Amino acid sequence: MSDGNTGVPHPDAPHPDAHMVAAAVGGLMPGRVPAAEYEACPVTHAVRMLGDKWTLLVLMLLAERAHRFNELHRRVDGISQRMLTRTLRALEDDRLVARTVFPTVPPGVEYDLTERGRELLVPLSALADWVVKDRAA
Amino acid sequence: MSDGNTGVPHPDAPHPDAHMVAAAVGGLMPGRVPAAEYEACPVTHAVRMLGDKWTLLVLMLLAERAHRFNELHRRVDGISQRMLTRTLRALEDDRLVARTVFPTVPPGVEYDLTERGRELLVPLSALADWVVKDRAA
DNA sequence: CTGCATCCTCTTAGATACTG
DNA sequence: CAGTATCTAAGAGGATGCAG
Repeated sequence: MSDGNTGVPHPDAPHPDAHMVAAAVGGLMPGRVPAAEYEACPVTHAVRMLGDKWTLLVLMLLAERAHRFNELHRRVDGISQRMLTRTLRALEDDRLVARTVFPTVPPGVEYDLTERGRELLVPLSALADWVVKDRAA
Repeated sequence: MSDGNTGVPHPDAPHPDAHMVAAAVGGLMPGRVPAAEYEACPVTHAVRMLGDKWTLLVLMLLAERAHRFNELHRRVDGISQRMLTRTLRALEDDRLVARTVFPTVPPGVEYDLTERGRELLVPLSALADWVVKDRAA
């Protein structure tokens, strides 16, 4: 049942899994897809996260190197302190970003990608490759 | 400069590109990232699309097979006609979904993934794999 | 059956001011 | 420096009615 893959199927090698989005594709969900399951699906959560206003950009800047809070605030044009905080907290909650506090005066806080965060860059890269492929149409 | 890759970097092989998100990571954007460029970036657009409320689910159902409008409306629990229409139109605009009208009475409309839409399933699958990896933590 | 137009609500995000 | 609190504005999404 669990060979490591899941979620969305490869075009020519789809297969079942515990997650709802996958189930629909694997043919396990012939009828209606319960809203609760779709909302609870971790893949759904992941794309929602990436899709909100600032997450991708913050992720990209952190992929470059670790940043201080105000450093990010300066580089992300147009973001408010409130939204930067919220975005970073959400990334922390998903263990994509690690927060390190330096007990100096004034206090310094550094944000950096976790190992999991860096691993995300791989599928994200694949997605970006798809995006630019055949831009011509 | 252009080896086919772009956008988001592989952890150990990042490189520059024309797109803003990529540029930031490739080290080409040392300072502030212009909001306009981030908003215009096709990768940004793609993740926003996938991240909205119904797109992923509709995509997954269409990956299974082509659907009629009302067929989708029945299978996607909780979606309104308005949002199903909007979601499908957006997918059409991005050439991920093709719309075919059968001039019968009453009229029938079939939605199916385009080739580009099917190709999207590959990076999406990679993302799903990442999601379920080390759920334990 | 498929879908657009209208209205209305609720969530999200920006502005501003203030604190350890 | 690195946030939190509050208020407001904008937009996404839902309900309903009508039309080709």
